[in-house]
Amino acid sequence: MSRTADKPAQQAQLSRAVWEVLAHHGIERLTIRAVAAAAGCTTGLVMHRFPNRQALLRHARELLHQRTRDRVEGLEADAPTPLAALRAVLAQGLALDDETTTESIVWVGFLAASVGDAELAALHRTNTRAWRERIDRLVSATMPGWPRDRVATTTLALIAMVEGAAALASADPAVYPPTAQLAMLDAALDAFGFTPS
Amino acid sequence: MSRTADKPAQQAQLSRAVWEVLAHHGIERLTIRAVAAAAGCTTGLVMHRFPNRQALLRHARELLHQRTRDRVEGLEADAPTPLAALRAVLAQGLALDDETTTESIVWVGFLAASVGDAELAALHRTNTRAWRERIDRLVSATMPGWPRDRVATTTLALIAMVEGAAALASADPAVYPPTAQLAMLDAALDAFGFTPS
DNA sequence: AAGTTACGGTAACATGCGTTACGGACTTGC
DNA sequence: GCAAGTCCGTAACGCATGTTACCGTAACTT
Repeated sequence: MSRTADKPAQQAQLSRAVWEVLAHHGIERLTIRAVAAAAGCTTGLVMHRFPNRQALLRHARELLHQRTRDRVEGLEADAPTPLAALRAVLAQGLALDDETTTESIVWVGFLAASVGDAELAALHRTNTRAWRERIDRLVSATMPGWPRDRVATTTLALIAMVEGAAALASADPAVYPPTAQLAMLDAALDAFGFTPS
Repeated sequence: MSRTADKPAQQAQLSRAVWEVLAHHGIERLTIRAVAAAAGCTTGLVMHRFPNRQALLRHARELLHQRTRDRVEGLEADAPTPLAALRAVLAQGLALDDETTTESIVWVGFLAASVGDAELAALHRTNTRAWRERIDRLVSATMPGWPRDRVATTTLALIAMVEGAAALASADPAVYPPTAQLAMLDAALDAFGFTPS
């Protein structure tokens, strides 16, 4: 790592390292030293940028949220119709390529780490609720006539399905290839009454 | 713990302790000492029953699988129709009470621990595939006329939804109460064409 | 160009980990 | 009722961890 300070870039680099360790070696090996090695620096820099390990985890968790949020907002802006936006946003939550598979693994890792860590748990709830509200809004926009509780129930079904499929696929890619995940998503959208216009 | 040896019971007790630690304190604190404390014994007993920590985890993982399998087989045997069996079996996979919520948390914990632990990963795949085959069989029995790929896609959608809903609910019970989870399950079954007879 | 500041690498610390070795206590077979 | 064997608690070991203190050095200021 260069000697010239570039704090935001370094923090991002460290967060990406956290995340890489999490994805490739699991939570058990998510140590300051492993993160430093993955970032190509020493523990000194890590502890210089973050007061402690928990702060590093918190930052990485927020980076994960921000990454998916940025991607999702791009997809939503580019979609021609609310239904296309809904499908695109849901599809990016699946484990369809290396990037999204890694994100799913990391997401599960943070979810597991939230148990017994109140701060990570709170962060998880905040981010997940934001995600739910986004889907809720898109379902509402696609189906303006639906009553409130039908929207809510459908939203829960869709996000649960996507999250579950991503988790299952990231742990067993052979059984849940991208085509199967997309077929499942389209079958569900169709079943719930989202007819492609 | 009694001095009189009862190896299987002790192993089960230790496995339940693993699981309790996992559910209440998270993976990070899943240590031999914490397990011994939760089981009310010392590390000596733990290491006497299991050669090492990995064997303990493996056994706890299998216990989780066995528990859900036993419960599910009871539900399936008692169900009057294939559809009732399908619904009951899927519903027990949700996080509806303390028992199933704990199981969901533990399941997520093991899933996260599978990253970087080939043996746990293999165990996860085996157990998850057995679960998928069970749902596949029930969907097939309920809808005998469906083509093979429709059964497969619907099965994937249902198990992903249940697993995802359980994970979301166990991490944020206030947003996903049991009624919401069951409403989602019924809405999905209905949407996919499983009309209650 | 020299002084000053802040960056970050090095090394040490205490702690808690998995694991091992040992020894006392309880059960068992005669 | 005693010797043998099994069970399991105790305590130690080596190691890896999070964290801290320290110090060389690069970059900025004047």
